[in-house]
Amino acid sequence: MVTEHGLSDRKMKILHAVIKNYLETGEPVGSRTISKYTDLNLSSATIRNEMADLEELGYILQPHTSAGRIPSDKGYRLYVDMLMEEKEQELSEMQEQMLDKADKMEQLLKQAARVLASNTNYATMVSTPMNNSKKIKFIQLSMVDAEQVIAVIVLGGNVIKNKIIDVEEPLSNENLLKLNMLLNTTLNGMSIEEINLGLIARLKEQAGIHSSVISNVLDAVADAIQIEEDMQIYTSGATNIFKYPELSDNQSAQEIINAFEEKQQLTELVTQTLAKEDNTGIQVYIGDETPVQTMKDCSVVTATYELGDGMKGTIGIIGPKRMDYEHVLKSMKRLQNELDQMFHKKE
Amino acid sequence: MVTEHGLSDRKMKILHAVIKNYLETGEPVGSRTISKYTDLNLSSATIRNEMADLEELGYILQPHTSAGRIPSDKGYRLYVDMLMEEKEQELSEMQEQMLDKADKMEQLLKQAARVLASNTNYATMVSTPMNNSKKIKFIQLSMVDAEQVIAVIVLGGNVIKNKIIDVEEPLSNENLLKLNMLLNTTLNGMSIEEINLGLIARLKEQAGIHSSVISNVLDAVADAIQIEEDMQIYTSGATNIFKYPELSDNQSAQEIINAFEEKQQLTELVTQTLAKEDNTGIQVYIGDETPVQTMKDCSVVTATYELGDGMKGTIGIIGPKRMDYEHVLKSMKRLQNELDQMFHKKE
DNA sequence: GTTAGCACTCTATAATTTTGAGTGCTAACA
DNA sequence: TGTTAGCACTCAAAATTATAGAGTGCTAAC
Repeated sequence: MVTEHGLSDRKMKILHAVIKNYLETGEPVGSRTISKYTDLNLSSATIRNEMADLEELGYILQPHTSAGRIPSDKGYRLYVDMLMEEKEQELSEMQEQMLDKADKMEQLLKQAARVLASNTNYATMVSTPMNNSKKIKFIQLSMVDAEQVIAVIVLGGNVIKNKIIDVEEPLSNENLLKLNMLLNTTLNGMSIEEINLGLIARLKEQAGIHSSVISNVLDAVADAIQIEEDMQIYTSGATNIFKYPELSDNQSAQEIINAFEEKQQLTELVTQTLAKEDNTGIQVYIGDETPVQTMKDCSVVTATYELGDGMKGTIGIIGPKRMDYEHVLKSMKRLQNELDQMFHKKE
Repeated sequence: MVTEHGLSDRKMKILHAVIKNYLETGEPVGSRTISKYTDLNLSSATIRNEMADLEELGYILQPHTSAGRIPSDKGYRLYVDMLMEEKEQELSEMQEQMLDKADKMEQLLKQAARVLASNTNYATMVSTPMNNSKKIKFIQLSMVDAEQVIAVIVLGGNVIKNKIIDVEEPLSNENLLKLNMLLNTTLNGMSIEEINLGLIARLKEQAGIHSSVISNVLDAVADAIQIEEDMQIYTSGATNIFKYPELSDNQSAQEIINAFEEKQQLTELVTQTLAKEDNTGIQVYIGDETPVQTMKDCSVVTATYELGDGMKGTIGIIGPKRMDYEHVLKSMKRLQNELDQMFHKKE
């Protein structure tokens, strides 16, 4: 009996046994262990033969002669693919604990990262939702005092941007009104890409008389809109890394923790993840497959969640390659679902 | 010759030598080293006698018999007090590098933390400025669309808060105008403490007719003002902790890193620091003196910087007890100065 | 008061041995 | 032909022992 992977049923079972056992213990697993652990009723000698084959095929490997076997990246990949294929789990309700203090999205996402971390014992990250094609919903300028104007810009998904603008001379109420009209009629419903320099120039022109002040204001508005680097990333449980000796030994642990602190690389991870679209929105990167080289000794599991308006955010779990994939994937799906629902409810 | 500390001049010099040497090497320092290192021209035997005295007085201690001496917390304290007394250094200009991308305060503070970390090789944190007595400068409600109102509240120091409020029925322009008038005339110039439930009740009363909608709005406004937990803390270089074996050995390193990630404890640190007012605004906590127990094996140096309006923020450096205090204090003073100036310029 | 000299202590490092899990191979067996 | 018991061999990790050396405290002499 041979599966689509070209592995006999028995080899498959043995591979599974090796992986499962290694996930639990983190130690290389030997033939005798398998012989007892499984219900195959095979002697250790037979297992040894099979394992030799599996090694030759590249699914497992020996850290050194006369040690047991550990799964290779290829072995993990086979295992994960298998898990992913399994029919959608029934999605139980996520811990209520998340809803406790979650009145603001920020709080909610922080909480999500924290819950996930304590739930899985791995390092986690959650990014705030982003959208390349945000639309402007509302713009308003108001005088705060004689020398300052505040610009309030509401984008689709109720993302709010503010900008304080210094002006030399106060704008009259009338001018302010005109300007607001102009901005709203021109820009409302536009996506950020659509607002180019040409359009801005035209706006300035139309703004007319006070264009010196006004162009200043417009620049500021354009500036406020442009600032697209406001994707926040919340992390939790980075120190969980230390729970896995194979990661905490060398200084790669430090690099990972550092990546979590500086967040630059996580941003990269999010971007890449959002780019690769697939049906479930869940992706597993094993070892070298990762988009972030710092994590080449880890496995990274990411999931995409959606708000309305095409806003998308990312959840990520970073852990050792011997991650409890089954549990992680289940948790991911749950959280993904929860977030989806929560945000859609709010729409 | 005896100083105010009750230590002979010679003992003082030896203590200094021990500390300096230990700061550099991190190894216990022996009598022979001191004998050569200093210009005292004393034999190691004499040094030994003096060191025995210093140990009895509690300024230095032996990790184990037949090891050299290391400074005790008390020893560090003496040393640091001495440094603090020194006349203000001439404050050279801080690296321009900080100003590069610093168009927003957030960016600037992040950058500050980063610069400080790379400059000192310790872990650093910078908190956004806070003020318990923020005053309301400007309030405005506007309709975003038929069902949503946005409240914009500008506080002293140009801190801006936004809140989106769902309403069942649109507010008429007239009502909106009335409401804005009411809010501004009543609340402008008030500090947050002054706005109590009584005042809010009175406001609602005055709001009159549409009080069902309006009270909803007012609640939201009150809510937005209340949210005072928006102090952000930016950290950098947490992994520098690993550079000091005495910290990275035990799991206390993990706790520290974790504190840096979760930030809860740092908030505590900031609060405590701001509470203790002193002339220079710089404080050094050695070992157990720290307000945050997690860092009891470290030294923590904090400085307060000021915006106008009584807004204050905190800079912190966390490192091993054998921190290069001289350099750190100098850097702190510089950065403190830079931030002070930068913000005051903006006022 | 200072110093040379010396015995003693104790850690850290290196060198060595022991242990045991695990393998590969061979020969026997069903 | 596939499975298994048996055995010699390997190698990392743990335990043990030996060695080196930095540093001290004390004493006696200067």
